[in-house]
Amino acid sequence: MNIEKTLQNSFSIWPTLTSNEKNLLFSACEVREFHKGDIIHRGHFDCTGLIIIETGSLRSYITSPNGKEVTLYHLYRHDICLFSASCLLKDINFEVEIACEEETTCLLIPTSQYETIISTSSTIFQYTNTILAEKFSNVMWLLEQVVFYSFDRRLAEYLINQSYNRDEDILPFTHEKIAKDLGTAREVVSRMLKYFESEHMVRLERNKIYIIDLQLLSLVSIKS
Amino acid sequence: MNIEKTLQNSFSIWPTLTSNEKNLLFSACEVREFHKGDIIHRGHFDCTGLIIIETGSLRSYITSPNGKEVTLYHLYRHDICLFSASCLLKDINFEVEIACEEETTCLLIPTSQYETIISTSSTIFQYTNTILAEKFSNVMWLLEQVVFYSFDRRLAEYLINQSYNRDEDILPFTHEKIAKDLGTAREVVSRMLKYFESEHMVRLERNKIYIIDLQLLSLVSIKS
DNA sequence: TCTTTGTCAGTGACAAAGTCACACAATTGA
DNA sequence: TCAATTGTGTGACTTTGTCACTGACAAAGA
Repeated sequence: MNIEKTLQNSFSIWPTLTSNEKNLLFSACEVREFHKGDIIHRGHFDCTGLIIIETGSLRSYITSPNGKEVTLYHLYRHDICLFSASCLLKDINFEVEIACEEETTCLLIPTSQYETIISTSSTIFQYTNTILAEKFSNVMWLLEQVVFYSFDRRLAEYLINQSYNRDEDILPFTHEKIAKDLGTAREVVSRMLKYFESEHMVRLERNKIYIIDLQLLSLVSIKS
Repeated sequence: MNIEKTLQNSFSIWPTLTSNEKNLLFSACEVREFHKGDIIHRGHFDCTGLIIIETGSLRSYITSPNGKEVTLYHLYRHDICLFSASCLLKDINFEVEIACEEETTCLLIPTSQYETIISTSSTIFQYTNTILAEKFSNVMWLLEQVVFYSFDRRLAEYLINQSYNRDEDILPFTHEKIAKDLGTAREVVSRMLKYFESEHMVRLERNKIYIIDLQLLSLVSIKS
């Protein structure tokens, strides 16, 4: 892996940084591997540091006392995971968890080092706030989805987006995974998928969803 | 109104500011009055500036295409309303509306002036990010409430909090107002309040809710 | 004072979504 | 090969949201 290249792709402000700032970031990086199912961060219990994804994906989510989950957002190649260093954000008083969804390679800037970096570089400190604002925007989008739109619409939109992101019309998902992403129960997902299948929008197999009629799905995803 | 005193109460960093920074803020302030029902801010349409509340209260909320509303948070005495200057926050890509709930007196720092202030004072810029992080926390709390907890619990908690904030066991609320705060339909609120009344937790009158049994309500508000 | 108008609350029927308790099929792996 | 695990399907039921309508009350004007 080319560390500098990864940093360059992840920090959109990279070109504006001084060589000193670039060096600070560069020399603080360690390469890390995570495995599917690893819990990387759990509320205030951990504070590993800033994670920059090279390959693979992470999932940021919240958990209820009863074990129900809702995905806040996914992190993919070149995304920066801020909440894995949430102890640095002292004005944030909520807890998110971060889990590894598939084999993931990333750069890690340990908390203590990132702390000194942001205290010396106001540019990087500002960029950190930019990332935070982006995550805020993600959560607002989720909130709107949850409180304003019906489930068929949300599920259709989810399938379309996932299919688009992966450039694939076969999604290797279990109903359980989708339920956790959308914050509902597995049965509810199964039921709606069955309905979509009866309308010939998708075809279902164990661990697989074939997107058959994207146009019909789109209609569902924008219905009022 | 003593402008400096209000600034002091609203900016927790006030003691750490230089006299120059204090002056910048002080001289940028204008006093403004808002009236019940005024819409102060509507997504990207307005960008009046930073609002610092002296008396009264504002409500920050989002609206669906069908007109459904959910309150994000309320702003009371000495709170700072950031989203009324949302155009300064370029990484925020969602829209909130802000309405005046009762006669409100406040200080206004117009957008253009606040922009120059944060570009000259990194302390005040940082403080702005602190406020943003607090609002993020508020929204996360709301999201958890909406996706994890049942409506009876949410309503009970709402009544308790409102009663506590106002130090009053009579809430002068319509069911419609509560519905908008909690993001549900008026009938749903009416039904649940009727149920609460049948259990002798509250007594209902037009425009009024009497909290009768706080202990029973508390039980509902913490039930799993 | 009475009447009009708008606001507020109550109700029943129904639809959508979440919960619970299962059954059963496919896959894994000892 | 045969448990054990994982993934899915289903029906009954509860909770929440929606719709259509009713009547009660209050403020303002005739």
